[in-house]
This record gives sequence, structure tokens and C-alpha cells, in this order.
Amino acid sequence: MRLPRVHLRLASTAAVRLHPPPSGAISHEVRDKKEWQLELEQHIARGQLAIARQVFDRIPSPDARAYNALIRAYSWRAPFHAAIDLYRSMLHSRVPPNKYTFPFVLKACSTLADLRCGRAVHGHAAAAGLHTDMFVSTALIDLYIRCARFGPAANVFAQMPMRDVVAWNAMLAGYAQHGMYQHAIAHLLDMQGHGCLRPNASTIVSLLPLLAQHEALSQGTSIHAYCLRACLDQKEEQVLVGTALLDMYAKCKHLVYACRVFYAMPVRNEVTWSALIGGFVLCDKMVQAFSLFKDMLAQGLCFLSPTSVASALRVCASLSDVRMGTQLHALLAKSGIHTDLTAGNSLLSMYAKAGLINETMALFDEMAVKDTVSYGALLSGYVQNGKAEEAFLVFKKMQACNVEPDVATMVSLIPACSHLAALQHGRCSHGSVIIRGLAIETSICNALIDMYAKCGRIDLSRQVFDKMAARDIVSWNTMIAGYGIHGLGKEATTLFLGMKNQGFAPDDVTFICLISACSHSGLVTEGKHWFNMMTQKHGIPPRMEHYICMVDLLARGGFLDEAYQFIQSMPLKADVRVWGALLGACRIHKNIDLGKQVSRMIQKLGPEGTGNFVLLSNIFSAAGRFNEAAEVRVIQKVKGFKKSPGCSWIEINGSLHAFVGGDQSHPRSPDIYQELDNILIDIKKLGYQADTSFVLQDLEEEEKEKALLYHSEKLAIAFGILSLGEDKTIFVTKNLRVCGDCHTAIKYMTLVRKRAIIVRDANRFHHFKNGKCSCGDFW
DNA sequence: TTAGGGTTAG
Repeated sequence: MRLPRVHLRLASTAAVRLHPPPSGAISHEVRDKKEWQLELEQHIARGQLAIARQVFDRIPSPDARAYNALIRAYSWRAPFHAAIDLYRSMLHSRVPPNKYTFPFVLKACSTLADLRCGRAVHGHAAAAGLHTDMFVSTALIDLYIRCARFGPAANVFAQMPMRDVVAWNAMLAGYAQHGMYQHAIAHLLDMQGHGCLRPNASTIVSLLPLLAQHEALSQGTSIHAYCLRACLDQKEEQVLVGTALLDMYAKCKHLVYACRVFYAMPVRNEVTWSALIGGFVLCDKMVQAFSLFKDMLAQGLCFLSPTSVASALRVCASLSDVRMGTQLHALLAKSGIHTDLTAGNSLLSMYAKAGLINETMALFDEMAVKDTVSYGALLSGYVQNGKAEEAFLVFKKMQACNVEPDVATMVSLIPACSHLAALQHGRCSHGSVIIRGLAIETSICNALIDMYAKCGRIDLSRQVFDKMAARDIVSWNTMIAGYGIHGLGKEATTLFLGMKNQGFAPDDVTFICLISACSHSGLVTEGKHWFNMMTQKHGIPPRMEHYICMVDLLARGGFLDEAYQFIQSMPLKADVRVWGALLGACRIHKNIDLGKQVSRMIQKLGPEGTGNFVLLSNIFSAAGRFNEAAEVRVIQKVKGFKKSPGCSWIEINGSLHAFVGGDQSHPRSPDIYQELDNILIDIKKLGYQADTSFVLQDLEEEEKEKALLYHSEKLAIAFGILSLGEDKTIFVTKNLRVCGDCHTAIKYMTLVRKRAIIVRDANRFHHFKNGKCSCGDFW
């Protein structure tokens, strides 16, 4: 019998004959072989593989049994290719492999995901008529599944004359590992129906992660009931089954059941603990997650694993508790697991999210092994801390180090373009995802929609949206929010109706996007309508964020008293952000009395962040009460709140130019200031009057006028006028809200310089053209 | 059996 020709390195041994086992009288040589075999197996049993190999090499002519013993030993531990090498030399020595050889060499191929070699072995087994043997077939299924070849795996399974639970489980594990939910369920039913076999612990442990992934709680509960009936929770696999059940409940966000399983388990391991801690993190129960982590440590360090530490570090990042995170870093170092890649990446993420750039970089440089996730953690940390330019540098470094960006990397990077409002960077990133074949991904498209909207190209956002293969709730919300910041409330409403027509159920975020879109467009009645519909028709209870939107809608629309009444009637106690929305509108509408009342409320609550201090101070300044304004700023300083300096920037030919108020650091500053002085003369002729109520300092009128003239957004616009051709639209981005005087002045600028100007501020877009602004002065 | 970086609003 000739073996078929194979294509790999095994090809050189193609002409191997399979002989029947030697028979005849037991000779002295046979007895010797028995002794060799005994010695060989003893060393293997003790795990002394190097000595076992020396023994093997001394055997005068090793037989299949000797080969099988060593191949089997090699197939269980690295280096796995030793098993394949030995199999190759077995063929070379013309010792015929048998049904005990093939499963183990196939296991080595499977572990190494070496499909070509595995196929060759499949050929050998078929030539020997052993490919339908139960153990050989099961090993073949494992191999094909591991290499994601479901067709060949199913063929092998179909050709088996007899199948045991292990064979059924091998196929099921394959479906489960590749997320093939329907196949897995059908296979399980078939196993019990046609196969007349009862699922065992391995079946359950394979299936549960798949149910968890699909949040199939009711099927998971049925499986739990089966486990109890089959007493699978009482045998030695109890830890595996119990942990898999617990994890399924946790992933289905059913923490009560997860805890119940956890506390009923007589024995737990490190996986059990980390699964439950991870469940609490998933459900955003950060304090409880950390408390459980501490309980685990109290039981002993033996339960500490990179996985549980990763969850604990997510808690630290989420609670912005760097001190706790640093203590965990020390604990990791002490336990010797700080070199673990998962643990290292979690630490990186914790430091990056906390904005501790030096610590992040130091750790990153220390890491001996870095992967895509390490770079992703660093990159997203920069983006989340508003350091978009640094994020681009990480991306460049990543490419220089040949680390391939994936979906998550690009989803992190694209918002960096939005933050900079750098359209050219955004377009490059769009090109980059197309080249990498990632443009089909829903999450990538969502990030692109957001990026184009924030870079002023709502038309390109819509193009991406229209071409998407599959949309999720985030896609719809992002597009509605995009229309909102462009003041296109009608379009936002139309899209919302289209969303419902296509069968998408809006969520709480949808209504935040929709109501704020109405607010930016002055659609007060519509906004109120959708707020009522949210609870009455969609059964979504309003959160604090919805109340903020409503107060913003009413107050910005000029209905200050109604907004005040609305706050009074809220079922929740209004927080600083709600009052802040009203205070902002008091400033716009110059209602000093109500402003004072609101500011007293804010003082009682204690201002959070910096916005309200600034607003309050501005209100006092606008009323000419400069001493009180200064006092607010002193309180702000004493309490340690920093005010972000107003900053505006403009992209010219792919380079960003940033300005702060009164900035003279730009190389073209003299020209910019000259241009602004000229503009002031021209716009005054058209009737512009500086609104000095926006000047915070107690200065003379003329000085106030100059202070306004050199606001950051005006400097950036003047630089744009000098740098761009007359037909080009000037696009400026500001980190804070555009000031009221600038808003008026820019309208005049479009007339005297005959330019279209777009300003994106912290709140929305302002499209200035022919002396008007798209916001209709609802700014 | 667990797990690290990710998109919307405020």
C-alpha cells in the first residue's frame, strides 16, 4: 500500500510502506524491546522527556509502541513540533503509524494550527483505513475546527460509523468557539435526539460561553436546570460547570443569580472569582466589584490572576482612583505577574485614563512585549485626555514598529480627528480604514459619522450613514446628534421618524440627541413634545441628562421662567448641571435677577467643574459688579478648580494653528493684528458696536474693545483670511463656547471680507454667511 | 470556565 503524495516537508517520505506488525516466537531481541519500553514509559510518567528521548535514541530499532509513547508525551506539552518531527522520522524509518499514533500527532498539529501538516496526516490515516476510527476522527475534527474549517470537520463527523460524547462535543466546541449560535443549538438537539446521548460537563462548559455571548438568559437557565437534574454540580467538574454558569448569568447582567451560584459553590478557583468580579464591572457596579476583589485577596493571594487584576484596574480607572491603581501596580510587582501582557495593558489603560502621561510612557517603555492592545490603550488614553496630537504620534510609532492597527485602534483614533476638527487627518484615517478593509465595521462607520459631523461636513456624515451595511442604535444616535450640532433640528426629527419606521427602538441617548437638536434649532414646542413622548409612548424614564436638555431647550429659547418652574417640578433633585443650563441662558438673555437667584442655588450645591464659576463671574461682570466677579474667581482658585483657557484653532493645508486670547506667539502675529485692526474700522462703519459686557476685567471702554478684538476665535479667523483664498470657507474650532461679542463681530466680518465662516464651539456649529448665523442667534 | 485598548448624549 502506497501513501498518497503530500505537499509539505513530509513529501520526502512519501514512499513509506505500511507493514503488518512482526509476528513469531518471542526472541531475546523482543524481550529487550520490552525492557526499553518500560524504561521509556517510566521516564515519560515522571515528566523527564529529555531523558526519555535519550532512552528512545538508544533503542536499536524502535517499534510503533515506542514512537507512540514519545509522540503522545510530546503532544501534551511544548515544543509540540517535536511530536511532528518524531512522526516524520517514524515514517522515514518505515515504521507504520497505527490508530494510537494518529490522534496524538493530530493533536500536535491542532495545537500549532498547522493545517497543511494535519491534512497530510489525514491522508496517511485514510490510506491506512483508520480515518473513521473514533479517536482519529475526533482528533481530525479538533484540528479542522481549530483552523476554522467547518466543512472538512463536518465531513469527518458525518463519516464516523460510531460517535461518542467526545466526538459530539468536539463539533459543538467548534461551533461555540466561532460564535455559531444556531449551529450549536441544532447540534445539541441532534446529539440528544439522533445521537441518543446526554450532554456531559464538557458539553455544558462549551455551550455556556456562547449563550453568555448572546445574552440568552432563558436558554442558560434551562441548562442550569439540566445541570442540577444531571447532578453535574456535584462531580469533580463542579468548579468548571459552576464557573461557566456564573459567568453566563453575569454576562446576561443577572448578578443576583450569578452571586447565588457563586455562594453555592463548595470549591472556587481564580477563574470563579474573576468571572464574578468581571460581572460587577460589566454592570457598572464598581464599588461592589472592588469590594469583592478585596474579599478575594483576603482569602489568599492564590486566587490573584491577571484577569481579576484587570477588572480591579478598570474600577480604579472608572472611579479615577489613581492611588488605588498604584497600590495594585505594587501588588502585581510583588506577586510577579506584572510581566503578564493582560496585566500590563490594564495598568497602561489605568494610568492613561488618569492622564498620568509620564507614568504611562514609563510603563509602556518597560514592557518587554507589547501588542496592538498596548498601543491601543496608550492611544485611547491620549484621546480621552484631549491630547489628540499625541494620539497621532502613538499611531505613527505603532506603524513604525509594524504593529497592525485593528478595529478598536481605529475607533479610538478617529475621534482624535474630531477633537482637532482636522478634516484632512479625518480623511486620511477614513482612507486608512478602507485600505485595511475595516470600513465595513459598524463601529468604525459610527466613529466616521461623528468625525465628519464635528469637522463640519454633515454631508459626508450622511454619505457614510447611507452606505452602511448594518446600523446599530449608536449609528442613528450619532447621525441625529450630528444634525443637532449643525442646528438642523428638522433633519434630526425626520431621521428620528425614519429610524422608528425601520423598526429601531430609540433608547435614552436617542432622546438626549433629539431634544438637544431641537434646542440648538430653537424648536421649543417640538422638543417638549418629544420629551413627553419619551415617557408616555416609549416608556423611557427621564434621567438627569434629559432634564438638563429640557432646561437648556426652554431657557435658551427665552422661556426662562418656564425653565425655572420646570426645575421646581422635577421629581429628581436638580443637580449643578441643571442649574448651570439655566444660568447659561440667564447670561445669554441678560436676566440678572434670575441669574443671581440661580447662582445662589449653585453656591448652595457647590459648583462642580469650572463652567459655573465662569458663568457666575461673567454674570456679575455683565452687571458691572466687578468686585463680586473677582470674588467668584478667587473662590474658584482657592477651591482648586482650573479654568481651561479659551483656545481656537484652524487647519491650513493639514497643519493646525492654535491661538489663545491676546496671543502673539504666532510667526504672523503682526499681520494678524493689523488685519484685525483694519477689520474693526470696516465693521464699525456698518454699525458694529463692541458689547463690552463680555469683558470680565474692570477696564476703560477702549481697553475693553481691544480685549474683545483679540479674542482667540477672532485671531484664528484673521489668520484664516490672510492664509486662504477668497473662495475658501474659513473653519475655526474653539474649545469653549463662542463669546457673544465675537458672534456679532463675525457676522459683520462675513460682509466686509465677503467670506463664509464656520465656527465650531464647545456646543454646536455656527455657519456665518452674508451677515447672518445659521444658529439664528440661539447660541 | 474568566480577561486587556473602542463609537453616540450629558
